[in-house]
Amino acid sequence: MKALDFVISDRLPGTLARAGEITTAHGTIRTPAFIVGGTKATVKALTPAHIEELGGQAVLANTYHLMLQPGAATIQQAGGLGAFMHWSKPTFTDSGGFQVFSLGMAYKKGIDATSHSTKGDSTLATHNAQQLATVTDEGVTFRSHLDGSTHHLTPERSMELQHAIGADIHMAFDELTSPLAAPDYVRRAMDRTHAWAERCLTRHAELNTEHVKDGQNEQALYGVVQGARDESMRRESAQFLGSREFDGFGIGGVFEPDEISSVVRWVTETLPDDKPRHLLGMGAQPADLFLGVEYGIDTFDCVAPTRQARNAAVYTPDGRINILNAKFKVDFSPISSECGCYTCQNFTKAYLHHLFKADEMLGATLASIHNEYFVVHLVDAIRDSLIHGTFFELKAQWFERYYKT
RNA sequence: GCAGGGAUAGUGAAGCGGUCAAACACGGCAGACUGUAAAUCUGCUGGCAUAUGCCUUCGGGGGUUCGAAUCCCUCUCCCUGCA
Repeated sequence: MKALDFVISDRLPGTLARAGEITTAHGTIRTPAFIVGGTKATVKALTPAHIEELGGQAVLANTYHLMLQPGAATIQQAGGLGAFMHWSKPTFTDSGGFQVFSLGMAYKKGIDATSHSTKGDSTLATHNAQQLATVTDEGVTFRSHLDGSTHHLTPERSMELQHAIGADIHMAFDELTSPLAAPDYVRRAMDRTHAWAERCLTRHAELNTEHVKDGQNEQALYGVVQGARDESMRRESAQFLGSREFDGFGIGGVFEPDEISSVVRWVTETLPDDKPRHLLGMGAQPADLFLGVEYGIDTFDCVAPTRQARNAAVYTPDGRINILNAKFKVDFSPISSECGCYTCQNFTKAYLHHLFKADEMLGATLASIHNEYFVVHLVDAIRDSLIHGTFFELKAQWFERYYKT
């Protein structure tokens, strides 16, 4: 079969929103959809059975992390990512491009992926100010965060590794820039990303040819749009990549929710309409999701639901709460009485509070089940609202409640 | 009973004449986290005041000293030897 099939079934008039289906060798994803983050071939704290039960349609893993551990060859030997992690549905891999940034410039500048923490004193930056990645036109040299060993990643190498890992949908190897980067650097990184995109396409096609020869499925490749917050560069990037033979597109380098109605819109307006668009790394909050869909995003991925769950923050229709707060010690109601997840059906806030206080692993699992269910089902509800023409009512309801305080 | 040692904030534990409202750890309270170097990180944690500040603390009581958690006396309790 073709690497990927994308069909748009419904559109919301006056917007860029659409509902459809992406079909891969491992099944169909009804879009818009939230793709669950499974960086190291595991959705942290969850089993595949949990992911399935909470409604996850696909998982996104990371090439950089898997090349270091356990190594792409090991995953290939296991029969590919899905077989290795016992996930039979569709899979994505990110190219390692994000780590060019997160292990590179982000540390040098003392900022993290969320550009609002530019004080240089918070979160990642304090971890270790040492830069672990350096970029040239040829590729990127990383020092492993695990053991300090040196690794080299080029567009070609990323393609080879992603084919070995064997996800259904791959990302082109890109370089994203900080919103604070100087315009000339953004330009340079974008041009480099475009040159890399063409190299990715070439190597990807060769590898797919080999797959076909071996009687295996072809794999899909998304080009990744960059250009920071500059409209002309974003449109140029979308134009450039949109004219190439990609199966879909990732939109990278989006950090702030308010960039969705600007940056994302410039890109989706420019990209070919008939191919899927994935918003890389964004989509934890209702606003991200509603606006993303409204401006033409088909799939999202975000690590925040599981990361925040591990740190005791859980989502409710009335906003986010911290289950560790003293007020939940004897609150014997579920996180949300309206939630259908396994956690809310069976456990109370007081119990979760206790698990987190006691540092019990089950807390992370139950909170992760809830947060992933919350986001996955919200996107599913948004999809339904698109089909039934009730998108704006649903959006208004959610904004009214979730952001009321 | 005799001889030593010890009692410090919620807990453990530094400090042994002024720079001590008292290190540090844990605990407690809150916050952050968006292609996962994240089960992580940050702030606060005697009382009052937004801040330089003021007030009450280092087992109890009494002294010495300009000044005491730190020195002396005494009481209480604990621990270790010897009876």
